[in-house]
Amino acid sequence: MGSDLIKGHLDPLVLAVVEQGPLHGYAIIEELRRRSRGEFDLPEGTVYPALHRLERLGYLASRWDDSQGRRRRVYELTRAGRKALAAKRNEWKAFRSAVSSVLGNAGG
Amino acid sequence: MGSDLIKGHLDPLVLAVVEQGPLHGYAIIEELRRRSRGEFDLPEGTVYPALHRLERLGYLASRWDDSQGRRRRVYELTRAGRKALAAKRNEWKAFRSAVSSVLGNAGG
DNA sequence: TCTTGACACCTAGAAGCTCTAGACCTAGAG
DNA sequence: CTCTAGGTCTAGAGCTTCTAGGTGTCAAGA
Repeated sequence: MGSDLIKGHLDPLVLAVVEQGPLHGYAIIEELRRRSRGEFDLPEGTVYPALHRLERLGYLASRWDDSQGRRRRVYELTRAGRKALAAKRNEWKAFRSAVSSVLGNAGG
Repeated sequence: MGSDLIKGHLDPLVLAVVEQGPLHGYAIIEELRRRSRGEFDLPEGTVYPALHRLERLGYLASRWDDSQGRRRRVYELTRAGRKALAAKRNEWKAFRSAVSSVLGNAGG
């Protein structure tokens, strides 16, 4: 709720979640919800296309994992993805600082 | 640069700039650029439609001002706009906190 | 005088992302 | 057998921002 604010910010979030280690799409959604304490409760129709896009961009690499009996596509951060994540973290800092400046409330 | 991150966040920014007192569109763009130290350098084609939308929503009220020889439309925050701004500031705080949690870097 | 640049407003359509609303499949519990 | 949870996928809608123009005033300089 309250978050279609996420537009344009999804990529770094996904990349950051996958940073710790390989994860499949469904688990990425759960991890996003967990880490954000419920703020980001994203529909699959949002995340799966984003994962495909991120892979097309070369930031993620995927492979099928059938070891659990269930068909899962597991995503992993590439070197380029790691670089992109670092860049996006900086962009986020700049953005956050700029918004806070305009909104006032001293760093709020 | 680096900021189409702004998607979904423009409304509170505009509202906050007009909060101090009535301003016309062009001045709003300059003020946004100034307060964000250059981060938000928005094209007129972004801001004018946003102003119209915000007025349609009842958050801004406008009047023509011809006193300077130049034709200007001056915008002012309505009571509803003030309420909306307060709500959006809270949403921003929640969003910012959630992103920071997911991105890690302890509040970065 | 004519041109240039800043000021000031406007809009149609393109582009891009997220969401809705489905579809499909497996495994385990009741 | 049925239901729920896990797991993936996509077409198209919806919304916002940006592109790329158009219109017009005013002041300064060639």
